[in-house]
Amino acid sequence: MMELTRKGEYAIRGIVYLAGKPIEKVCLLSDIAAAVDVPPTFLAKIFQQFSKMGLVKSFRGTGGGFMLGRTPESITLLEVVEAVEGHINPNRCVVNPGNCDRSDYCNIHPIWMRVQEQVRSVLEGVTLKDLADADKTYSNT
Amino acid sequence: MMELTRKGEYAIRGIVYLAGKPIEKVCLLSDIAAAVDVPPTFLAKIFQQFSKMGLVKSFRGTGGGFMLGRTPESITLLEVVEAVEGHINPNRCVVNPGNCDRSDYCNIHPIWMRVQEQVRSVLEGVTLKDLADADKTYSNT
DNA sequence: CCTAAAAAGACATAGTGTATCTTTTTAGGA
DNA sequence: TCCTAAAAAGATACACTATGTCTTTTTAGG
Repeated sequence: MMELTRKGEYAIRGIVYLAGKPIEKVCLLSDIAAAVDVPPTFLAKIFQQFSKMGLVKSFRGTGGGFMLGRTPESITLLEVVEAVEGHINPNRCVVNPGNCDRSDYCNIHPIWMRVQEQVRSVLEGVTLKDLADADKTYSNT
Repeated sequence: MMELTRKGEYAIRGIVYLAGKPIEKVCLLSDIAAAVDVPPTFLAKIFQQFSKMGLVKSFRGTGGGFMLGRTPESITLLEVVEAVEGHINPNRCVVNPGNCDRSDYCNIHPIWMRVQEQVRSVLEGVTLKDLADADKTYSNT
């Protein structure tokens, strides 16, 4: 339960790579894909989603590529994950038979709400800068 | 992301139903399934898992059925969910390419650990008694 | 125009979630 | 002992989603 998909994994790898580059640096998709070991065609789809949401900026044609859409410290892990996986939502109604609409009846609903809040809160506390910095620490060696 | 499956949903419904019955009361699978609106054959599989883990006790043959394996206050939602969904585990390694083994490199690993802890902690704080009691509050009306 | 590169959409495959069916085992009652 | 009730176990079927590829189109620079 609760597993991040490959897509989410790849998404994080890809955008953290960008976050580790100098600001405004435009990177080729093929280079990113090779560096983070993700199928280029798959990463393309992911970055298209990012692009629509403004998390990255894309440039077509010769000299094109991708750069981060905002500063690394302003993008949270939560945004990245929800951009590709959709809103984090552990709850489909669970207890009384078939009536999540009548949330009066659904006594487990508030519990899933708490789970959701906790998860989102952890992910919201981490920025791309945090992750990119930690990366550098190790790649120096 | 992070969605409980039908199986998990059904599992909770089914065992909460048992928790709402008098202790030691043996219920027919077919009755439980009808009451909580779950396909009986599917619920059978779920209860077989519960039975192996001691969450419920089963009795075969005439007069057989299921009862709770322990007291409702001693069974947490976490146990129920993990019994059927497996251990809650949001992390497959994510950042540097393909090396979750070398966890030195994986700076996002601790974050998934925190997510996991938070989720488990919420679910561990809820018992079947809590859920069954809340059920009764509404079914009185 | 020619080439580089991303965008968009269709397609293919594998895996998992969801569910059913049949056969076997166990137990109680006539 | 036999018949019936009920769960256990295993095989099977189907749909959906995750994963990934391919082709065509659009955009932009030289």
